[in-house]
Amino acid sequence: MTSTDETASVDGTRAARPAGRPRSAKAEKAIIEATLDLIGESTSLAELSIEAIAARAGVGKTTIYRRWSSKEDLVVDALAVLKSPLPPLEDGPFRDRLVTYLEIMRREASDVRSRCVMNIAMSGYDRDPHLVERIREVTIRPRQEALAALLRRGVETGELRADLDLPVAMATVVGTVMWYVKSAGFGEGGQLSENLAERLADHIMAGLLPR
Amino acid sequence: MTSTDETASVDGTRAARPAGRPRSAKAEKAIIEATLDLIGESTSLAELSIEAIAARAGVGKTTIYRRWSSKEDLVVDALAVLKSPLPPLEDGPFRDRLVTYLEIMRREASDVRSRCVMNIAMSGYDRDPHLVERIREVTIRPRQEALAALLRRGVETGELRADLDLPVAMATVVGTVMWYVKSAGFGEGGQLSENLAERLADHIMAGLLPR
DNA sequence: GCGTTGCGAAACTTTGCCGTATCGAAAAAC
DNA sequence: GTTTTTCGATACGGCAAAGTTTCGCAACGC
Repeated sequence: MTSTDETASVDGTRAARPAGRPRSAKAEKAIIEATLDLIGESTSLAELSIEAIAARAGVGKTTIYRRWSSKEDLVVDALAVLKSPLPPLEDGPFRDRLVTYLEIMRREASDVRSRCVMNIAMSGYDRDPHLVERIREVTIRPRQEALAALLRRGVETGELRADLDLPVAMATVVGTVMWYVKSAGFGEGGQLSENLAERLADHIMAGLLPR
Repeated sequence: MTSTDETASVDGTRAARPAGRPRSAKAEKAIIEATLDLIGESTSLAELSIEAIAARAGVGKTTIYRRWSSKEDLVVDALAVLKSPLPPLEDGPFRDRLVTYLEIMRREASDVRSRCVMNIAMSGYDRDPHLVERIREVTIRPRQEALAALLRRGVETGELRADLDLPVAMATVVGTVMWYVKSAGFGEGGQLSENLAERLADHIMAGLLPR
């Protein structure tokens, strides 16, 4: 393959096609990818530099500045690529749906890409308020609402206890899988076994007490 | 008080007392304190600067560099000061002891000082392996073992289910309180009510299912 | 008092990044 | 083939932050 590049023109209108060499869509993609990678590796946006992105993407800084005027614009566009594959709310037993949800969380928490979101959301509440707000809107909130709906549904069907404390229950679900994945990261904590989601689901549902 | 300073000589032997003005123990303490404060406020060691430490401590940079050759050395010494007030394992009903444990975790997670540990441990698994290892040894491990002992004890007395999955159960306990405190930090998530530890304990123990 | 060492402040030096500009080559339209 | 625009690479001045050294003064043993 000699030239996989395509015209970056998004809209169908071919009318205003400017003369000259078209912008490389491949370069653009490489920039986005590099940005996401580097965000995933760093802890805050402060230590994210355009130069590093350019180097990682194998691209000149010019190519970046020609498209985005500020670092924040670039990051916003990059995060937009991380389209959240919203967990589809299916019907079925509560346990199955919880397992599905946990498995999604586990996979995302293990993925460098999706960790970008957590890094930024965690790092600076006050530092990049605009960006954090955007992340919460796009990624955190849908997942929280999906989980809340899941739990409420379980209460309605009688599969869950009626006096469920929703905020605490949500923290139990999310916190458990997050912590498990995290602690597996720094050594101890247990292997990320195949059926992890099921083990977690069983224990979260059953609690600690004997039956 | 004109001179509260004391000779920084730790060992009793006064033999090799060097000539000249002795190093100020007060300055040293101020440096350590400032270091811990700043770590608690920042998210990673990268954004921790000697200048900021010196400014916060009201101390010249020289005074810091004279004692520690690298930033990591300083951080290691600072963390050594954070003696972990190991949760005393008492007797009594499991729920009471769990509430005590959770309350300690909640208070520590809310405290700037103790947050140092989490920040560093979370931020870079691979960045400062030496430091992370030290933190795990000094702080994380004792708490994990205390919790493990707590849970095992509950199983022995029959207060907890016999087939408890220890790693998962531990993740449930720690993850829930951590996530709750964290999410309370970025807006949503619920208030840190007074009886939070009890609410968490009840739900963790009972699980989601109806009785 | 004298020599020695520590002290804080400030100046100096280094480093890293930014944002722009320039260059030769490359890729499209005409 | 010519024109136009983009490409990656490199260089530049500027800037801010952090590390290093300098300096005058303070504290201690002798």
